[in-house]
Order: sequence, then structure tokens, then C-alpha cells
Amino acid sequence: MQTSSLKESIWQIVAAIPEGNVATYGQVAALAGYPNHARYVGTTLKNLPKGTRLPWHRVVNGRGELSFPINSEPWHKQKAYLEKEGILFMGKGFSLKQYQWQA
DNA sequence: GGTATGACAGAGT
DNA sequence: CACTCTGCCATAC
Repeated sequence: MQTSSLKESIWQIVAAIPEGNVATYGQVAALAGYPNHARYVGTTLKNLPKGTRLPWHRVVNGRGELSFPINSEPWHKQKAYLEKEGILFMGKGFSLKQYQWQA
């Protein structure tokens, strides 16, 4: 897929995350070919069109938390999506590894 | 203290 | 002007 830009690569990787699993920015960035640019993943996702079908809500940071400001609109929305898929976030003994997606 | 992560910002094409 | 890519720094573990 050399015709795809990095953004499209990220798009496909995120879209490949199975339901009930999550991936970290570093994970996606590494799969996209940029193991040291996890920030770019978030920046790119933020720039995605409003009507994207990309399950960006399955992408979380390395601590197993959402990268949005707590109590923000998108924060609640993402958390709701995750819980709906069976991923209970912010748990006391939450283990990211337990949900970490593996290519 | 060192390593790893990040929803940015700035610069280049 | 729009989109892409690289770099620095602060915070958490």
C-alpha cells in the first residue's frame, strides 16, 4: 500500500482493532512504521473527518486512560463506547495488557 | 533515575 | 492553503 499516506496507514490499523480490544498510540505508531512518534497518531486522529467510521475510541494511551480532558464531551463519549464493548475503564485493577490488541 | 508515552506545534512540500 | 512529518518536553511508571 505505498499509495497510502501515513494517515491512511493509521486509519487502517485502527480500523483493524477487534471489538473488545484496545491499542496504545505507541502500538499503532509502531505498526504504522513510526515507533517513536506516538503523538502523531493522536494528532492525526484528531484531524479525522467528523463522519469517520474509524473506531478511534479503541485507541488509548499507554496508561490505559483516555487522552481527552477528563469530564470533556468526547471523553464521556469514548468511555461509553468502550464500556459498551465490554472494556471497563478506570478500574482500580485495570490491566491494559488484558485488553491490549495484538497484531 | 531512567525509560517510554503522548489527541502538540512548528516547519516543509 | 492543506496536509504531512519530525522534534522537544513534561509526566508517569
